[in-house]
Amino acid sequence: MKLKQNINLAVDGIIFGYQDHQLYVLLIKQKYGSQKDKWALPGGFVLDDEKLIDAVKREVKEETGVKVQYLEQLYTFGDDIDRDPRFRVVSVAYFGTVNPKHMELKPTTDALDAQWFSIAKMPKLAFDHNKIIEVALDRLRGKLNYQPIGFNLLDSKFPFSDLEQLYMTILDRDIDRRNFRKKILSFGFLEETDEFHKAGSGRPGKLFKFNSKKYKELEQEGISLEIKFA
Amino acid sequence: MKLKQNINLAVDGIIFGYQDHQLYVLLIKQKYGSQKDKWALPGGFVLDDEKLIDAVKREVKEETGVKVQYLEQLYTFGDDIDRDPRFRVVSVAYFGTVNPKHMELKPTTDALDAQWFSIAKMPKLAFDHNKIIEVALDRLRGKLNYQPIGFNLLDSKFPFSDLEQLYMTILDRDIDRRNFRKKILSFGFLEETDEFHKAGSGRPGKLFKFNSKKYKELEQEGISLEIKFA
DNA sequence: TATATTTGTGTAAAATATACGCATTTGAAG
DNA sequence: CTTCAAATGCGTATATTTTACACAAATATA
Repeated sequence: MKLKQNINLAVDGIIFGYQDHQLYVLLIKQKYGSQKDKWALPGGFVLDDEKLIDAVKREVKEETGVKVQYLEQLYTFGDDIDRDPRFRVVSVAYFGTVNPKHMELKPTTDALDAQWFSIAKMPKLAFDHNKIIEVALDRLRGKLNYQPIGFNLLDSKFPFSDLEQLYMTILDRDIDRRNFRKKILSFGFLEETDEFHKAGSGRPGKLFKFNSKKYKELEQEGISLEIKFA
Repeated sequence: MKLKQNINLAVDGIIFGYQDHQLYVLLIKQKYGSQKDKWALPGGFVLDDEKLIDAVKREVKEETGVKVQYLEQLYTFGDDIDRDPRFRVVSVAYFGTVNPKHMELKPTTDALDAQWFSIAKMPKLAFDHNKIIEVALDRLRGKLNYQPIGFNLLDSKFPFSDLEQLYMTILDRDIDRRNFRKKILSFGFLEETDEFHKAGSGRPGKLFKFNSKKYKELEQEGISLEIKFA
């Protein structure tokens, strides 16, 4: 079989962070090419002996200094055949999360132009990256309803009000505080701590933490973790 | 930026069919290479100017003669770096369905060794293809619960008992016939016909058909199509 | 001390899921 | 033709889950 493909394989990372009731995504400024100076998703070409997910970790780290906590494959975009005149680029997109403690951008030589952008105020990005972010957002919203992915976006200890706010922000709708709490607690994968949240005013809320061991047990047992709320 | 990647891009198709209360997947016998004579998923390398999904359609057609009705991207497998000694292969897997009318294998020159294998009796396949089929099955089972994908595996007109059986076969559990019927009908995307199913014995069942226009409307309105049953 | 604010718990009503009874329509057996 | 078994179609009672919302408790501030 003859084969001389002119296709290059890349990865892109759609990395979400959450702070001050806002969902953010990590972007870098393009340094070369036709889309120079436009903002784009971090990413780059895969090395020959490197797993796809490792390529994403490496590129994100190199370009922004951020170490990603959670990462999963999102979709492979490969139909924009004429994006680069030199060769066709097929890109495997990964979507991931970073908790608030690790959102800091460490400026290495290669990371001068990295920034967190609020989803609410997204600029026009290079290539089809706006579209890719929409796909990632859909996935994030979907996952929120049946997997405990929201906890990855919060500090390890958090009050219920923060979790509530996170769900409301990302899903863009109202949630009844009391029913939400009951439902989440009923799953049994949250653990009380003896610490309290120091709010500006009002009764301080107990801090909870996610017990991933317990969650894995529940998952094994095949228990439905579907989250619905008014 | 220098770049001389030694990676080739392929696609694989996990094509499901359903007949006689059994779920089938389409396989071909490997003709070359280290895995010669083993059964494998249909697929092959992507042409430079061809969309990924078109590559799947083409390969499946070439290798088996089957025209796929429904196709969606499943996952990109690229971490088995040493699978081929000549170069690394990264493969984008698509999962699809064929209805019973189109399951016939047309023997073209290239399609002598294609066959439908029952999921219940799957042989050991080439590469990691057994694993890929498991991923596809998980997706199929998942989709069955919130999307009307089952209809793609049946004739356009079908009795309720067939739909029931399909769900029971794929999900591998019992379903209450009466509650299932009520639930599915309540969505409103099924249309009665005036034809009847000629069963061996017992009261003949009315044939229904899937109204995809109606379904799209419901989808637009954002109505939940979650299917649960006892 | 009074008031606003946020948290924590409970409870009743509404909606949905589950279990299952039974009449209806057919083919086949007697 | 009658009877029986098998599959379909429709209905209803019960259990479970979701939704709406009342109210007490704990804290900051005026």
